[in-house]
Amino acid sequence: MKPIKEDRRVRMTKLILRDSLLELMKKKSINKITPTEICRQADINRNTFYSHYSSPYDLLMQIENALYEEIRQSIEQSLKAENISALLQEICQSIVKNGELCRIMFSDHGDKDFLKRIIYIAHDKSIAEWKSFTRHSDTEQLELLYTFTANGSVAIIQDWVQTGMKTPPGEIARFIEKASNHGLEAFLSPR
Amino acid sequence: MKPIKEDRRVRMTKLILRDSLLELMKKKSINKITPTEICRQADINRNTFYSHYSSPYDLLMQIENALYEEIRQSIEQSLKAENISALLQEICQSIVKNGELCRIMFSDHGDKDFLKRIIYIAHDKSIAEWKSFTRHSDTEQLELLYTFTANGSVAIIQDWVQTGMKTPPGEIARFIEKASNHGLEAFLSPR
DNA sequence: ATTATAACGAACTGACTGTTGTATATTATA
DNA sequence: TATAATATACAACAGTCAGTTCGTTATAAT
Repeated sequence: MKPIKEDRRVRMTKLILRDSLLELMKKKSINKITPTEICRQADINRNTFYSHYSSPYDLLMQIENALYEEIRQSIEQSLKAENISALLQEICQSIVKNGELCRIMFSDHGDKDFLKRIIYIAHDKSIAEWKSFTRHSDTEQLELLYTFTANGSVAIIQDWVQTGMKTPPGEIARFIEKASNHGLEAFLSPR
Repeated sequence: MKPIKEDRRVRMTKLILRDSLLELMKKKSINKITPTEICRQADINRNTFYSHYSSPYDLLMQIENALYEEIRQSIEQSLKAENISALLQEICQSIVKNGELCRIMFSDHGDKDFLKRIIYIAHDKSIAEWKSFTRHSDTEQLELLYTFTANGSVAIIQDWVQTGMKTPPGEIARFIEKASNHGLEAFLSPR
């Protein structure tokens, strides 16, 4: 994909630009951040920015893709294990590992669809697993149910990250599973 | 609140600006739409725009607030009925009534938090109803569960609107209820 | 030490912003 | 219908930013 190794200066420049964008994203959303602003923050010539990225959004995408790839790889074994529960937990653990970055990415100024992209890694496996449970496999309805649970899960994780990831990842994963599988019912009066 | 009646010219100007913004929102998001662009579309002087709105976002907020108010009022009676199920259905029906507008507002270029705002009308009532079902009322957990179901519901409705609102509102409301109360379990093999 | 190239600095065009001042048109109403 | 109020149009302003170009300087790779 990439050339064997980038020039040391290039690596440094990209690193600074990356950090500068993330710093700015603590205060405002990507669509309010200008190239000029990033370069001011980074103390780097605007020209140099354009020689590496076409826009702030382009820079953000490269940051997101790198994080996505990292998370995807760290859950690869769980994907093979065919175990949704383990997969969910692995995702949460990966998020903890990249805590600082995730806190920015999942904040109000972050990309709201990025986390959804991660959760959707589990899509095919979930649908398949669900289908194995039932005979009347109404695919359309299961897809709709996946939309429901995926978006619910995203919201839970987002809330969890934004409030400092206090509860352990395993607990969050278990909560999501309960809510997905049994809904309100799972949280009613003691049996 | 408002003066008794606005000048006829003002009413017309605002209407045109509103329609022009919505027209543009079919193609791009609010943060990419400039005042200049709206005025070009509306064939109205930029000056005039600024005498009514401070920004495209300001205009959008006024559109949203009006829609929000309309929906809120039409479900007011359901709120009194203390019936979450009826409330959900009423929300879906209101959306159908404002179909064209909602299709824009809930699209990819729309405001992703607006629908969430509507769903959250049901927040207090839901939590209260849930609490009445259980003795061990762990409020924090119920709040988390509400986050889960609310965001799942928003996604379902969004999907429903974007795909042309083919299924009747009652059916959508019922699906959401099933998913919220029983999760996957509700859709498994026939009993 | 030499060569390649990354980063810088300055300058340019074009677009849009938010504001001001003035002229023109339309409305409300007496 | 004449008059006063005011909404809109038109024109011009300084300021910011976007991308791009070109020549210079600095730094890395070999």
